[in-house]
Amino acid sequence: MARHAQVHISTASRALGDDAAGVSAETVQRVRELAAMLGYRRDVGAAGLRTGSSRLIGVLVPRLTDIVLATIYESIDVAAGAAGYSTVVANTLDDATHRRSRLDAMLSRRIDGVIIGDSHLGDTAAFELQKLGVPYVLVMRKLEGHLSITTDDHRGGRLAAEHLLGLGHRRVGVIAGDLLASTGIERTEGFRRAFEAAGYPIDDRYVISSGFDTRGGLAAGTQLMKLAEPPTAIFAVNDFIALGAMGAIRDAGRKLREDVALVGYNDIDLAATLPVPLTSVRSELGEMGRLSVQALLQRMEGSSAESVLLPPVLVPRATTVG
Amino acid sequence: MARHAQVHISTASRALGDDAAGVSAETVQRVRELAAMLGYRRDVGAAGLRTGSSRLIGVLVPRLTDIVLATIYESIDVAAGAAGYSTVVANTLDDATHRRSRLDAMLSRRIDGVIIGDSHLGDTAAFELQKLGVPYVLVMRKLEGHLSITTDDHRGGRLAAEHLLGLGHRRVGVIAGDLLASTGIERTEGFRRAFEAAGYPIDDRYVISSGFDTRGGLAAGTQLMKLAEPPTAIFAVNDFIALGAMGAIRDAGRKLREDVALVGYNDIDLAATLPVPLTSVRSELGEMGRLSVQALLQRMEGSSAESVLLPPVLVPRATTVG
DNA sequence: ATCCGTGGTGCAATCGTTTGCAGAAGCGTG
DNA sequence: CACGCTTCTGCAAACGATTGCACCACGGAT
Repeated sequence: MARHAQVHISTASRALGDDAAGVSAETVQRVRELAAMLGYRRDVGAAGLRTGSSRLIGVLVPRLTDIVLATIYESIDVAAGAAGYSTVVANTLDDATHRRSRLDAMLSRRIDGVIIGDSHLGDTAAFELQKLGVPYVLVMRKLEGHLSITTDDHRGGRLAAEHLLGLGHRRVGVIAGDLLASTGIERTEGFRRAFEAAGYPIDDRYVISSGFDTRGGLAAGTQLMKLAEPPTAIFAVNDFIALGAMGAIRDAGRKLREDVALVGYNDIDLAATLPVPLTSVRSELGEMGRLSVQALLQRMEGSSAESVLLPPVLVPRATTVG
Repeated sequence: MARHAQVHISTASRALGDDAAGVSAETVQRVRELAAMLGYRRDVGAAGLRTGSSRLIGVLVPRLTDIVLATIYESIDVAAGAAGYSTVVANTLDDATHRRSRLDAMLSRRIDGVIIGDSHLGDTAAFELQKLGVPYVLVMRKLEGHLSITTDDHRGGRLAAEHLLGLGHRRVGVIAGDLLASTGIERTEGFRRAFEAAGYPIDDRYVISSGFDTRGGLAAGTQLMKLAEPPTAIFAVNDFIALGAMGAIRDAGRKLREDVALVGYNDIDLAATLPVPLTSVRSELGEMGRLSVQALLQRMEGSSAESVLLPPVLVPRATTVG
């Protein structure tokens, strides 16, 4: 403890405070120099015990190996850091048991707020936090009645549909992702509605649910290619699924774009550098993370915040256009 | 505090302990039931204040958006969780300033141990922890004189070289990644040595350093393709770099494998499902994470641990063989 | 009947901070 | 010179847990 060094007692605490109110400038300097000298670090945990705030924000994600979530988490961490908070992240694998135990662990650390990135239909995390009075925000996936920062997925699906319709595609397939995640649901819904409105409703056999990773895309894509009349275009609700679908198209001996066009979602960095660059619906992942922190901070200080829908943009590339 | 509920005082602490020694079975049950009823959670922070252990392991990585690191972190988190520890992860962006501040923040939380995944030549984190007496382990990248769990990168580079030599390639390029990371250095070194030994030393103009991401691979690949006599094969020290190189090869109007063969490193999931599946040197990322936790735990309990070199394996795919 | 051992419980100190309150200077003013 | 005011500093009580030690009652042995 730096104090015992040779300075006075707990006046040091004040001297090290951000404002250092009620302490002479001279003392402040002396204390700070000594602290630096001795390599003193105030114990955030102990301080939190007294103040009641851990200055810790918990982040729940399905998996960090999903680049999309990793990107969002990165921006959350940066934004939280700028506001003086640290973050803890937990993989829940879209599984109720994991979610429970990870959330429990966070609450045991007296987390100040939670950002939920893995919201799932019928999942109770948001409700539980609401009941406990712990501030929280949903990001990426939404849930009726809870504050959320997401992209306008319905509209994103529609953009993809309009793009393909414009290129003349009439028999199309959708790889829809997890049936209980709002992202998959809304993107699919927006896409189907647009085709319906244009007079080309999509048969249910052409809409296949899947995991959100490459593996899931490969499996679902293979299924689509095995249909008696395979689609001339596929909409994958995220880029990794699209990557898997690419594999399926190749395995089926078809050529990308010429035989089967492909649209992904999120526009991750590597979409543009692939051997055949991927057409994708771009969402501002970093912005989403930043806004979610901002909303959470507002909630934490008692003021209210509004849900946000970020507008998506379609980026046409070689998997759909020459 | 659950204790005031109607039970006795701090005997509750003992009753809630893992062993519950020195408490009657009856009391234990009563306390536990009541705790569950009241939704009581022991405050890990407060407990840590007393016990001196935060049961927290810090993990330093360059970036989580690098799937390789995200995969390692996931397995670290699982292994740590199994041993009763939580983890905190921090992006350091391979930048000294970030490293300092993130490590500081961790030390302020009285971290029990650190896993360093972003070791960099001339970086001081490992030395500092050593001086402070905080247990630590390096993972993925090594540093002379410090405990580390890595793959045998030198050998991995040699495997890639032997594969290409066997296919008849004589004029090859290397995209070497960061010059200060042991991974890039050793993989490149192993590769060059093997070509040298075979009688085809690689000219320095054919070895280009880069960032570890797709963007870096694209830039370096473009540079290689602009050489008067472009290489007939490229070794990229990781898969993302290879992905970028694919883009560069395409942009140069060359065909993958036929004109330019390509070998990546790490064999991430999507390497196999790409439109043109990528030949890659496989490393056991999950195993690496697990072993690093094991080694760290050993260090934390005072016993010593040995550095590990995991053996890599080359997985041939369409970017090199028909 | 006394004594000892033992299992169960309570007391109180402690971990490193923060913070309301009181006390001690220093200084200007009436 | 005394008084009040303003600064600055120290005291001590929290925050929520853990844990060595003392204490109690009870049963069995002598």
